[in-house]
Amino acid sequence: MNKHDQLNMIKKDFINCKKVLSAIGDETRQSILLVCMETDCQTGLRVGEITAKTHLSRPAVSHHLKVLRDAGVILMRKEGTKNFYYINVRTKLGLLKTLVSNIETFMQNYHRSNEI
Amino acid sequence: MNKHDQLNMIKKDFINCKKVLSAIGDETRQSILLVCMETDCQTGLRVGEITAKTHLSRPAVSHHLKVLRDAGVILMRKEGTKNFYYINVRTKLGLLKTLVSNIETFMQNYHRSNEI
DNA sequence: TTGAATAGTTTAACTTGACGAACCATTAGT
DNA sequence: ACTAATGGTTCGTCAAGTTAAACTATTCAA
Repeated sequence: MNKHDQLNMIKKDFINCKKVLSAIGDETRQSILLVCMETDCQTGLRVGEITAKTHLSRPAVSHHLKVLRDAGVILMRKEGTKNFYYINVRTKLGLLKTLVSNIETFMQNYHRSNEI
Repeated sequence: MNKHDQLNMIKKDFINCKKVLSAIGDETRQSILLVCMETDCQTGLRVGEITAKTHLSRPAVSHHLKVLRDAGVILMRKEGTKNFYYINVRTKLGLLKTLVSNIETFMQNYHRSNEI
């Protein structure tokens, strides 16, 4: 693959990652994710439970969950009126690794000079 | 390493990555990075050159370069009044891979159930 | 079918970040 | 010292994101 193609791939990676980057770049959403991980939430956590474990209001939690869901970082399961949120194991976070790897490869190929 | 330690590591990863995430999550800064990569900028690019290759004003470029620099994504070299910016090969981007890997490991250990 | 529980949506205030104009600081050359 | 070139900084403005209050929608149980 030539330089031009590599650059185009990185451009596409950036587009793919944009939502994930801004989703998990936010401190509030990071704490929501940590709450999900801390809890034995194989069954998922409800909005109310997350609200109780943070300093946030329910609408705020709802908003951030939507952002995380749009980014593919978490998934939701409905049960009656209850919505259970849980981390998506086959997560879009993997895209970040792809992006970084592609940048690293590009730099090794074309910008070795500043690898002092 | 136990669950608690793993979670603490991920918390630290989040803190380490915060700047990088918001730095490269921004579309404008992504395009600045791409300009740096497109150009054979082993010697680095000057602010004026980046301004010319984008739709941005010089102060805007200067601002974004500062953000990228604070995040450790790019480096600067001064030569007289000229400042040359170039991508940091030993970049902090690697931190992102660490973060994602640690999350993936954690999920595999403690949340296998939703790995359908 | 009514009431309670759960959670999403809308609205408006607030906060944060991005932008460009104007200004200031530093260096090189004369 | 003076001038030109380069680029960082400050400031006011505008746009985008975040928040909580109030409201709406859905489901379950009696």
